Parts: sequence; C-alpha cells; structure tokens
Amino acid sequence: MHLLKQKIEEVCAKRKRRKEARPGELLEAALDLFVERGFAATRADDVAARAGVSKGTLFLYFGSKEELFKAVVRENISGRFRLWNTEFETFEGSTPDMLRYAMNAWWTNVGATKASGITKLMMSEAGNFPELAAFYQDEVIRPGNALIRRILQRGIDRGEFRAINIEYGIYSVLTPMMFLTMWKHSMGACAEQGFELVPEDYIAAQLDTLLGGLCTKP
Amino acid sequence: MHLLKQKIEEVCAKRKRRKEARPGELLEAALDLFVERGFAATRADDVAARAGVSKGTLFLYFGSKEELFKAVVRENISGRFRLWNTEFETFEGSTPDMLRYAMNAWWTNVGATKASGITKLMMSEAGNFPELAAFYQDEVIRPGNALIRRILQRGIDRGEFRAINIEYGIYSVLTPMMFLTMWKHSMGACAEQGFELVPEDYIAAQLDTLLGGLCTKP
Amino acid sequence: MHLLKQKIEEVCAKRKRRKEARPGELLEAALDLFVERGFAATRADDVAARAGVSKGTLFLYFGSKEELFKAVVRENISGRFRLWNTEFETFEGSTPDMLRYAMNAWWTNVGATKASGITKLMMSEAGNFPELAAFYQDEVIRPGNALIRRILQRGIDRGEFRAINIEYGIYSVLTPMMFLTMWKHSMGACAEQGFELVPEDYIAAQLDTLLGGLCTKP
Amino acid sequence: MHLLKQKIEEVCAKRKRRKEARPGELLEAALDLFVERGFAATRADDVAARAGVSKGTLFLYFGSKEELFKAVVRENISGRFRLWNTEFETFEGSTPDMLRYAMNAWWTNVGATKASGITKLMMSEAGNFPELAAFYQDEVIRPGNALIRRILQRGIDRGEFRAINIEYGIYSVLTPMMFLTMWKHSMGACAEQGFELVPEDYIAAQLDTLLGGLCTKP
DNA sequence: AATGAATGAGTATTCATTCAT
DNA sequence: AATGAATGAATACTCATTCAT
Repeated sequence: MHLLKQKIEEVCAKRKRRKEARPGELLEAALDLFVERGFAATRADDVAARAGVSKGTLFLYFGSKEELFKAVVRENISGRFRLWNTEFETFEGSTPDMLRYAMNAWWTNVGATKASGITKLMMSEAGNFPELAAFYQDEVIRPGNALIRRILQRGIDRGEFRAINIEYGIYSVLTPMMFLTMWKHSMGACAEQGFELVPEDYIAAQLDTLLGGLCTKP
Repeated sequence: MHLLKQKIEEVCAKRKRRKEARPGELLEAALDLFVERGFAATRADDVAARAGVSKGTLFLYFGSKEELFKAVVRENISGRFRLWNTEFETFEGSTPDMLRYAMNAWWTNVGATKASGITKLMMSEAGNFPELAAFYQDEVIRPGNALIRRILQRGIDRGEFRAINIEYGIYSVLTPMMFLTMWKHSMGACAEQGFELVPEDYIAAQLDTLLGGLCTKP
Repeated sequence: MHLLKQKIEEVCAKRKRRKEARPGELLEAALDLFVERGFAATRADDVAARAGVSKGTLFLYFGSKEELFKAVVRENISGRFRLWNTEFETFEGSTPDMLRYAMNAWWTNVGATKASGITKLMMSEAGNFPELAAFYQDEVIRPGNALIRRILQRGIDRGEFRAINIEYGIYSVLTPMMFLTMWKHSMGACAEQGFELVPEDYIAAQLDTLLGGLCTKP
Repeated sequence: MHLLKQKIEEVCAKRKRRKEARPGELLEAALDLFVERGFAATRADDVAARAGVSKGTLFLYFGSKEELFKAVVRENISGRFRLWNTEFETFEGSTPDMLRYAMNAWWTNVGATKASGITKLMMSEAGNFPELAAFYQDEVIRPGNALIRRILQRGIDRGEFRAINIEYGIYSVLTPMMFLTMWKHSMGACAEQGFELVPEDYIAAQLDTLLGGLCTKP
C-alpha cells in the first residue's frame, strides 16, 4: 500500500513542482515585459507566451492584469531590510565606510539586478495605482529611509558627519541610487556618446562628493 | 452647392483667427494629461474635451496620438539654454553662489512649472519612444550637462572646488533636480506623513551637502 | 445668412434623423434577438449587424449589453395603462363585455405584437436581473393587476360577478394572457400536431369558461 | 507500471460503489443551478462544485454541458402518468372533486417539489433546444393534456360540466399550474408587498372560479 | 476649419472541454 | 474512476482614427 502512496506522491510531486513553478515563471516574464514596455503596453498574451503557457493559464493564477502587476511588485520587494538592519548593527568600521558599503551592496543586490526595474515601474505608474504606490511606500520607501536615517545619525553621533538636516540628507543618499535606476531603465538606452557611465565608478564619485563636498577645505 | 461652401467659409472666417491658438490649447491639455496619466492611459477624447474641441479637431492638427505626444515634448523643450549660457558668462559672484543661483532659477522657471512634467514624461516613456529620447538627449540633456560642466570647471579653475571627476560631478548637481521632478509628479502624492518636503528648503539642504560634504573638516 | 442657416439645418436634420433613429433601430434588433435567443445567447455583434451598424456604434448608444437589455424592456413598456384606465372609466356595457373587450384589446395591441416578447424575456431572465424584475413589477405587473382588480370589483359591485376573492381572481384573468405569451414564444414552436391553437378562439373559450364556469347551473 | 494501475484500481474499488450515485448527484446539482440561473449562466464549475466533484468528473459522465442539460430534463420527467391514469380509472367521486384532487395532487407531488423547476426550464430554454422541447411535448405535455381531457370528458359525459370546447378547456386547467410554477421560480422573488400568495389557497380559488364561473347564476 | 457619428482592429477575460497523471 | 492543470475559442468592450456633412 505504501508503494502506491509512494508512486502517487511521486507523480503528484512532479505536477506540484510544475504548478508551484508556474506563478514564478509568469511573474518573471511579467517583470521583464512590464519593465521593458510599461503596464499598458504589455499584453497578457505576451506575458503568457514568454512564460511558455497559454493565455488562459495566466488568468488561472492571476485574476487580472492588474493583480498580476501587483504580484510582480510584491514578489520583488524582498525582506532584504531585515538583513540590512542586522548588518548595520554589527558593522564595526567608520560611518563613511558604512555608507560606501551600503551603496555598493545596494548596487550589487538590487540596482544591477532585474529587481531595480520595479522602482522604475513604480515611478512611471504610481499615479495610476495609488493603492500600489501606498504599498510600495510602506514596504520599500519607509524602511529604506529609516535605514539611511540610522546611518546618518550614527555618523553625526560619532562626530563623523556634520549636523545636517537628516530628513533632507536622506535624499542625498537616495538620489544617486534613483538616478542609476532610471539611467539603466530609461535614458541609458540613448546615452551620450563618448562618455560611458560605469555604475561602480559613478557610485564611488558620488560618495566622494557626498562625503567630501565640492568645496576645497578652508 | 459651392454657394454653401462659400457661405460656410465666410462664417468660419473669424474662427480662423483662433486657428493658430488651437494647437496650443491642445498641447497644453495633452501635456497635463500625459504627465498625469502617462501616454497609454491618456485618451484622445479627454485631451480634446479638456481643450474644449471635438475629437475630430484633435486629429486635424495632429495626425496621430503619437505625433501629438511628440509635439508636446518638442513644444516644451524651450531654448532656454541660450539665456542661461549668457547669464553664466556675465555672472560675477563665486561659483558656489552661481550654483545656488542656477538651481534656484531652475526650480523657479522649470521645476515649479508645468514644464517639469516633460521630464517625468521622458523618464516614464523614453523606452517606448527612442526617437524622442534621442531628441530630448540632444535638446535638453546635452546642453544642460554642458552648462553644469562649465560651472563645475569654473569652480575648479578658480580653486573653489576640488578637482573632482567632472563628468560624474554633473550628476551630483542633476539628481536633486531630477528627484524633485519625480517627487512632484509621482511619489509626492503618497508622501510620508509627518515630513513635508519643501522644495526650496530641499534645494538649499542639497546644496549645503553638495558643497560642504557630509564629513566634518579635519 | 438665413440661407446658410437653412442649409445647415437641412444637413443637420438629416444627420439628426439618423442619429435619433439609431437607438430605435438597435432596440428593435435587440428585442428580436433577445426574445429569440435569450440574453446570454445574443451576441452584441449580432444586434449591431441586424441594426445595420458596427459593434462600436452599439456601445456608443448603450454602455453595456445589460444596459441595452434594460433599455429594450423599458422601451417596450408603454404607457398604455393611462389609455386603458380611461377606457375603463368611460365603458358603458356590462362587466362581462368589458372583460371580453379588455382581453381582446390586449391580444391585439400587445400579445400579438413583438412587445409580448419582453414578458417572455422577463420570465426567463428575472432571476438574473432582480433590479429589472423590480422595475417590471412596478411598471407593468402592478398597474396591470390594478386594472383587472377594478374590472372585477365593478362586476361584483354591480352584482354581475360572484363575491370571489379578488386578489386570486386577478390571476384567473392574467394566466390566459401569460399562457398565450409563452405559447407564442416558447412551446408554440413545437406545438401538438393536429390541433392548431387560434389565439382569438382560445381567448373566447377561456372567457366563456371563466365567466360561466365549468359546471352546469343547478 | 501496470502494478500501479492495479493498485489504483484496488483503491478505487470502494469508490465504485458510489459510481452509480455520481450522475445522480450531478443531475441534482445541475437541476438546481439551471433552474436558478438558466442554461447559459450556469457554469460547469459550479455544477461540479455543488455536486462535490471535480470539473473533470462532470465531463466524464456527460459529454458536454448541453448533454448534461438534456439529461437533467429527461431525468426529471418521470412516468408519473401511468399512476395518475390508474387513479383516474379507479376514482369514484364526482368530476369536480376529481379535478380538485388532481390539482392538489399535482401541487403536492410536482409543483411544490424541485421537479417543477424543469417546467420553468423548458419555458425559458425551449427555443434554444427544439429537440428537447419536442421530447417534453411527447413525455409531458401530451400525456398531461390527455389526462385532463379525460377528466373534462368525464364531467361532460356525466352531465356535471357544460359542453365546452375541450381542447381549449384543457388550458383552463393547465394555466393555473403553469402560473404557480413561474411564480415560484421567477416572479415570486419580487412579489407584490402586502399580498402573500398561498399556493393551496390559490388553487382552491382558481378551482372555485373554474368550476363555478365568475358570473352569478341566473 | 470643425464636427461628432461611425468604425473595426485590438485586448482582457471567461469558460467549456481536454488530457496527462 | 477521478482529478485539476492547461487550453484556446469566443465575446464584451475600448479607443484611435476616419469621413461625410
């Protein structure tokens, strides 16, 4: 009898592996297309085709195109912040070093990956999906800001940073990342000839300016 | 029958004077809606309605929705740079002051006005309109970058700025403006409660950081 | 100048005649098809085609298939009751004659016409359109019942009818009409061979039974 | 591999006992839903769900939705007429009493039960299923009419009823039943307030009118 | 020049039906 | 026998675009 069970389980396992894989394949395909073409210009047909299933299957897993979009956003908003907060607490170097580390880690783990596409998506479509924008605000913007705030505060507390207005300072850290994201997904395609933007160098340069300022020391 | 035509033409005579104004009204309406909703989500109906004309009239002036979009972008990319370059050449203060002046002027004349909407448009739709993106690159990005480059170079030449990598430095100046634009047109709607972003203060704070750096002077 | 106006009005008149005719043509086509095939089995395409317009035009006049359906029902629910109530008040003959007159008038003006199709429609689809059913209840059932009630009451008051329970009596009058409607639109198609139901004769026979009863007088 | 099959068959053995029951459960569920929503608006999913099986199983027993529908109708058209004809032949009372008995028996055994749903179904969908309508005609309408005809003829023969036109007289008996059926399944939901229709009372009242007529005896 | 009625290609979504397991 | 994942044909509805007036 257990032989039967075993067999059945085997069979089901294969199917289940497929069933559980489906949404993932669809989400991946959807992410690609949404980022590439935007929400409206992405046809359900195409998402299904790229995932290698029929249109009907798409709607089997996601009730509507909008739900698919939401799922794509959710899927790609990882709980990376828990890890990062831990790293913050155990970091032993100087705060400038911490900042350097943080921005480079962001680029490696987010900016350079497909995940950065959803930031671009959010910027483009936020107006049409207020509910999603709020979700993004809660899940990404707020924790992200909080982490940067902690870093800046640490720098100030330790006398490493000037006593700047932290809330505005956050954006000084944020905007280079935002810029890189847009660069990669929007303007980058038609970049200025004769000047190749190298993300890692760009980040290094921004950090230099950010930390040291443009002005020569008196 | 030609009598009718003649009469009609007579009657329409006074309308002709308004003829030149029409495209302007349409472009204005289209700018608003494109910025607010994006290209795909903006219906020709709505543009016409907001401009106070019939849908047919819209297509009388612009052969297609895409052409309308291009016209909107082109129309709003003014040759402001000639004036700004002149100002640069006649400016007599320090380069930090010049930078301050430039960014505030940008906010007053562009960022705070509807014109900033096209930057948002370009970021959102560049991928779908490479031709337009190239045009934008030529007409806005390149001259803008050139102007900032001149400012930074002036600062370095006069010993006011450190000898940073200018190409990357440009983006340090650019990104706060880019950020403000996106803030105004995308994320701003669902901003974090308890922290009101005041553009002028934000610019001042960014300039402070940019010029002085985060680190305390040794 | 008035010549122009005249011409324009002429032109517009033609168009308006067309525009105002459209909904009517569509409603007529829709009535035919809904009655023939039911709500669900009627395709919007077909309605448009039968009305001689494109699918788009259909949705120009009726926001959705459901709205079209509602409009069909409304359109065919005439204010015939005002006329009938007047006739009731000015009728001078006996109440049995009045009843005879009423049922025959119903057949001529409603039962035999396409309008009877909506009764069949309502019976079939009432469950799926509670809102419409309520509307039908208000606009047709209630006034219809009221009229029959007046007739029966008149007969009783004048000593022509027995003192029956009027509320139930109403249905004795109603059901033959309902039956004829269903006969015409449902079962009639596959009627029993060898017995041709002649509506007028059927009505006469029902009236005979209704008025005289089946039983021989004691 | 055949080992697996063997095992599976073993396991399914006890299910086989239920095998015969399956179609019955499905037919019951289908009857409910078809009556409630009509043919088109009833989804195969829902039928299967209500019957507690998977959608696949439904199509295992019934090749198509249409076949399911036909089976539902056929299943519920019982050969009750044999019994009723026997009762007719052994009935000993007066014909008016016989009529009273017949209509009340109908209500108890058919009208008040789910079986009455198929009458409603037939009325709504006859047009779309002429084949079924013919079947219904043969199996229900014709025998039913025949039985009523025998009753009326008995009354006339025994001098209890007037010598009416029997073919039309049949419908005088039929329509109250038809009406009750529609009332229960269509319009009843949104009945007129302030007047509760009690089926048994309604039948009694109709019989009174039918037998005695509306007119006072001379 | 202006209109707005008409169009029809295009797209999301549903659901009966199939079939591998 | 039973499942339920997958399918794709069918259909309501949208919207840029045309054109007669």
